[in-house]
Amino acid sequence: MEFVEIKQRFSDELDKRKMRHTRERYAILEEIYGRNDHFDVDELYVSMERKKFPVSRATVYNTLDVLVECGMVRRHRFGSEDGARFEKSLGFRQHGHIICIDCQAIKEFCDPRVQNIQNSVGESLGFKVTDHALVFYGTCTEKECKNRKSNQNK
Amino acid sequence: MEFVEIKQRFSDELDKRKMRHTRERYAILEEIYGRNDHFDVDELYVSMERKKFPVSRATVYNTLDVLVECGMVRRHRFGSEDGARFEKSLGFRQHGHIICIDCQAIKEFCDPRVQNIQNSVGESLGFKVTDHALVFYGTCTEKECKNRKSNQNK
DNA sequence: ATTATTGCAAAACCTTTGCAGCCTA
DNA sequence: TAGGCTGCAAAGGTTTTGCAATAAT
Repeated sequence: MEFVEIKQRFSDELDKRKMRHTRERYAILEEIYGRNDHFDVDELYVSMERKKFPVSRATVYNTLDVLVECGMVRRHRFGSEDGARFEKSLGFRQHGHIICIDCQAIKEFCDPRVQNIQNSVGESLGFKVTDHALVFYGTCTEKECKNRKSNQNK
Repeated sequence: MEFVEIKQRFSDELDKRKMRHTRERYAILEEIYGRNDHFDVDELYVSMERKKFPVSRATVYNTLDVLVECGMVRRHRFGSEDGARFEKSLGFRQHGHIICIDCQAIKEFCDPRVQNIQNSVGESLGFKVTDHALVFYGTCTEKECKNRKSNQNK
């Protein structure tokens, strides 16, 4: 998906909400869609500084809210952390996450069976399900996992 | 599962860790296993006061950490909230949660297919998966859902 | 007696809020 | 020009930490 399309979509969403098209909002959108990770607020804030487009934390928070509201960014609250993490979402299929509890690596996966579970659980409990979050926690078996502390404890 | 067994298990876990058997720890354990909800730190703190066994917040946090570490309490970070929620876990099957985004009701479900997904995702990505969290978000269709605000906004 | 644990208060952290000034429309 | 948005700093909420007093071993 071209960034031009992403930008257009954001523009439309802003119009729809009668919100203003500020340089800050587009700059943050661009930074987010240039990333491929699951970042937190501070990482985004620092990136904006480095990219010579410093914005205040308040604006980072505000813009993330807008983008989440527009369905262009997803917000996550992974198990062991205090704050939230975010990722771009437009043009990407809903996916699950698998996290290494040693090195904190986050990988993604798609599995159609999740949708089946969502349908049957929703139906049997009388819910209209609109979203879901599936996260697996474990240890990656890769050599790159340097922080493997749990093998030494006991 | 009898509470005597729960208590015994906690006792064993404390011994294993060479930690002390304090009245506060057992009182908190008892309060938690007397509940059937998904409570947050403050709710637990207030309950302890009401039950005439006031403990400090620091102790609530500390004991919850111990219980989570012992596998007797599970910690959740549900989507829209800031803090964490907890529930007793000993003697209960791992289960998913479904949350009404209007009234915040939380229900539980078990679905064996989750385990299948866990196995295949773990294998294909090279992870040894030890835990998972599956949460559905939506709206409950029950009459009891009084906080249904989303129907009125726009 | 020894020392882990408690309670309290302060501090740390993430996020929200109030408001003056700026910039989009 | 009007008022939504930004930046700053202060405030709010949750969780952690330091330390003296307490209680478990």
